[in-house]
Amino acid sequence: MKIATWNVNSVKARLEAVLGWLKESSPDVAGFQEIKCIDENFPRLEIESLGYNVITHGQKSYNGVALLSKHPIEDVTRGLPGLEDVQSRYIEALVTPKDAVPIRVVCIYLPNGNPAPGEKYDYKLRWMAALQARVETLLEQEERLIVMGDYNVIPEPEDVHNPAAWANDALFLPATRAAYRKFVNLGLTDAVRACNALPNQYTFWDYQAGAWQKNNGIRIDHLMLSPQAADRLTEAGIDRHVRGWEKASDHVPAWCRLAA
DNA sequence: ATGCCGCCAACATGGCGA
Repeated sequence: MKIATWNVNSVKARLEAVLGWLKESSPDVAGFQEIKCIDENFPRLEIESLGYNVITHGQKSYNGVALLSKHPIEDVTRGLPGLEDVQSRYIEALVTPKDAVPIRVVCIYLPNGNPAPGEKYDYKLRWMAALQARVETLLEQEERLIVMGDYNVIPEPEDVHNPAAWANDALFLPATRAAYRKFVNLGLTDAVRACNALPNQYTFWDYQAGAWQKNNGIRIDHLMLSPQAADRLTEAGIDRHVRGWEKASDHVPAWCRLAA
């Protein structure tokens, strides 16, 4: 089973790239972030015609997440349990392939948090604490579980082209990295890192200042696996080439493959 | 210091968020 995550930065502005990537990559399950539309405006028919079931947790103008699955979707949760949140950043569901073990899929768009310090950074840390609590609860089920999305967290210096330039950024501050380490230490496996030990494997390049041309990127989109899912991990990667497409998102898809 | 891009309200461009 192939599972992917992609911050599309407006599904309406990105529709051609989204459909092209789905045809090319053909994931069984995909999580999108920053769809930037209400549920009614999501291009459901176009995506369903490619063989996907679709659930969304949308919002006007900003944020918004969606899950696509070629297999049946059940047990949907919209919004991060335990957090009063007016922003649409969390969707969770159980995906049950025919004749295979179900996997619980969580798709997140974790707050950016800039400028830090400040209210937005406080919100980021509150959101991370609530995610920690939610995933602790889910791990008690001992299911195959994947928590994927735009974490807006640079885990390690090797995940950023110029660490010094990001030292005071909400994505790389010590408190951000500490909260993320605490999360990983629940027993989660970073699928891309587990399959590829090379440094500087980025998922985001800013639109500004020729960041893509200079490979001035960061790795902030992650697929995190429970032990039961990590035991099935066979392959993972980043669809870097998508950043070079016409009207590209500033993020590219990351994915992993789990054996049945 | 700034560079880009997409959203909105509302007609031109500025504010917001990233």
